[in-house]
Parts: sequence; structure tokens; C-alpha cells
Amino acid sequence: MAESENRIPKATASRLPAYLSYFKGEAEKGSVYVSSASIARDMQLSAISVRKDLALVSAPGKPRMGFELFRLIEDLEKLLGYRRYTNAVVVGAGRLGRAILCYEGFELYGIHVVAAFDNSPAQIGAIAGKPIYPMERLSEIVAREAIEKAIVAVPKESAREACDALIAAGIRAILNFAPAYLTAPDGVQIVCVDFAAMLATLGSPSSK
Amino acid sequence: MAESENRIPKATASRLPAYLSYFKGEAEKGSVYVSSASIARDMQLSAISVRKDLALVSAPGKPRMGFELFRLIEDLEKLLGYRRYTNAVVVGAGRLGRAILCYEGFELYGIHVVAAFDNSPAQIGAIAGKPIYPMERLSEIVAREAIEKAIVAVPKESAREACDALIAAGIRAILNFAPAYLTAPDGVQIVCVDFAAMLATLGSPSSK
DNA sequence: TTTAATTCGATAAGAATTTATCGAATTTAG
DNA sequence: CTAAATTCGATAAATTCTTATCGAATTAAA
Repeated sequence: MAESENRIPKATASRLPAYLSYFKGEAEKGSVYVSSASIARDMQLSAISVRKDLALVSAPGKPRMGFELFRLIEDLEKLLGYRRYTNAVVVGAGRLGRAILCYEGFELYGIHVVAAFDNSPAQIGAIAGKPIYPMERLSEIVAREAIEKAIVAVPKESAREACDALIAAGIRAILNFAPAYLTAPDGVQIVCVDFAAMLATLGSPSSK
Repeated sequence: MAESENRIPKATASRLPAYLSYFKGEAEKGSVYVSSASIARDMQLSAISVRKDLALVSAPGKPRMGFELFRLIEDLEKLLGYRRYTNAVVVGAGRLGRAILCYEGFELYGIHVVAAFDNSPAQIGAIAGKPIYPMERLSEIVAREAIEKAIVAVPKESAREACDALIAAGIRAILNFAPAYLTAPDGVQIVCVDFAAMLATLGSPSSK
């Protein structure tokens, strides 16, 4: 009963969401099995890597058939935590924040986006049936609604401030869309997504 | 004169955008030098890794001082291609697409977002001074404006179709925001950004 | 001016990850 | 029923990436 349970290498873990997304797409096409070879071809990996990865997270494949899609999807969703519901909020109700509020894809991943917050009185109200509160009420709502995660969609200048407020309110997982690098204190995970940088890097020398 | 120029390991390359973002933030604070130790602390890396990475992409550091921020930023921007202007378009003029159209951060990375495209006649027009065309005109505009990159912000069901149209029009670099895994033919780079999945993975078991 | 504290860079050692090779299992076709 | 083709899984090799160690350089302080 030691802690030598099922360690998953970081490299493998980083590929799991992409696998899941791919498997869902294949399942929608009506496939029942996938082979490591076809996964590898579509996802631009090696078949050996794929088999190694899947061996760590799901049931063994069947010779000559491949892996059962239904099983892969179920196992990955459980492992990635997409089946345990959590509540989230958005900070910043500008254009991007409102687009995120209206986005319905979060439910598929077990995330309820329940409210937004903004500093500007002009934005207070509601969108898509979700209330927009002034920042002053952040701690209160986070506690009351058991919020665990947050999305930051404010201008670059306010990003640090917004994160600090979230951390002070008890949030430990933050997805930051502001084009600013934010350092996270111990125990808090901040992932910065800068899509301008992503697009710029695409197809440039350094991406081979 | 062989091709043994300056090979950058994939692991290093994947960290470069984050370095650049961090360096810009430090420069704005008024810093002139950064040491590998402080970078490592803020970015949660090891100082040795940082020195190894920077040795490959910029000028040597000075003992007792560290690395010159100005130089680092300039070298990284050049290497990452942020100084060579390219034109881009958005496909999908729904909420997310319009938010992207209005976003001004692309210019910092040398990207001009010049237009959007949508299937629905209701969306045709202009936003933020940028025209929204029907999909039929994609090839024409891409050729006329020398478009190199595209952002896909359509519903999941249309993502494959949108990408196919872009590829047919000659686009080689696509940033896809639809929650669908898309396979890319040879010579085309598609990066899928699923922010629901990102947020869901944050703080779940598999992210340690 | 001397000394101590930092910080870098180079070489080497250690981990982690990816790729290779081969035998076993099972389905499909003849 | 037999044989051939596929596909998996396990072990081993190779590569890549990270961390360690140490000497040299340079600044700042005594």
C-alpha cells in the first residue's frame, strides 16, 4: 500500500488531454477501435510512444484490433478529473470575458462557470444568465459558491492585481489570458495562455 | 557551412515564449539585468537550465551581474519571428471570433489581423474597422492580402470544414480554438487550444 | 587594496524520454 | 483448418534533457 501506485511520467501526462480530444473525435465518427499506428499517424507521434502512454492509463489493447475507444475515453476522463464537477469564475467582463461566459464547452469538462467579476460599474449585471459582480464581492462569492478555479480575462495592466485577489480569496488554479507572465506562489497553479504569442510562434523558424 | 548551425533542443524552444514574456515584464519594472537564479525562482525552473537555454539563444551573461534584459528581449523576438510582420485572418465571427478581432495584442507579435470570415449572412459587415466577409471569398482575400496565418473560432462541428477551406486557400499555420482535435496534412501546422480542457486539467490529479 | 560573495560557463554525471527489436496473440483470408 | 498479416507488449538500446560540480571572472564591501 505504498505510494508507488501508478506514476505517470510528465511527458505522458502532457499528452493525455490531446489523446482524449482525439479519441472523442474518432468515436463521433463511429469508430470502435483505434490502433496505435493510426493514432500515431494522426497525432504525429510514434506508435511505440502511443502504446507506452496508453499502457499507463487504460486497459490493454487487443492484438490485431487495437484499443477500445469507449474504454480509453472513460479511463482518461476519470484520470483527468473531467467527471468531478467544479465551479469556476471569470474575472474581467470585457469582450473576451463575456465570450468566455457565453462559451458552453466547459460543462463537458465538469466545469460550471457560475459568475464573472469586473471593476467597471458599466459591466455589472448579467450575461447568459450569469451574474457579473463588482470585484469587492469576490471573496464572498468564492466562499459561498465553493469556487475552485478562475479565468483571468482582464487587460495586461490589471492581471497581477486580479490574480492576487483570486489567490487571497482562496483560488488555487488560475487560467490567465492576459498577455502577462505571472509568477505563482507555492500551492497555486497559474497557466498563462497568450494566443498572440502562440500564433506568432506558429510557422516561425524556432518551431522547425 | 554545414547545417550544424544553431540547433535548439525542442525542450528549450518550448520555453522561449515564456522567457520572453517574463523578460518583458521585468523590463517594465525597470530592471536592466536578470540573473539565472531569479529567473529560475520566478519561472519555477532550475538556474542551470536557464543558463543552458539562454546560452543557446542570446549573448553571454556577465559574472556577478546576470544577463542584459534588453539584449535578451531583442534576441528572442528576432529568433521567434516576432519582428517580421505577417497577416492573419479569423474564421468565425461569433462571440469569440469578434473578441479576437477586437484584441489588440497581436500587433506586439508582428501579426496584423486584417479580416474575418463567416458563413452566416447575419455576421457580414465589419468590426473594429475590420471587414467580415462570407466564406466564399476566403481564397480571394487570402491571395490578395498575402495572408499567412489563421485563427479558427467556429463551433466544433464546423472546425474541420473551416480548416480544410483555409488549407485549400494556402494557409499553412492555424490556431484552432474549436474544441476539436484536427489532424494536419504535411506542411501545415495546426495548434489546437481547448481552454476548457486546460482549465479542467489545472489542479487535477494528473497535473500533480 | 584585499577579500568575500555572486554569477556565469564548461564538463561530466544522472534521469527521463524516445526509439528499436522481437516474440506472442489473434483475427482474417484462403 | 491453416497460413499470413497485424498489432500489442516487454526488454533493451539510444537519445535527449536535466542536474551536479567546479573553476574563473567580476563586482562590491571592508
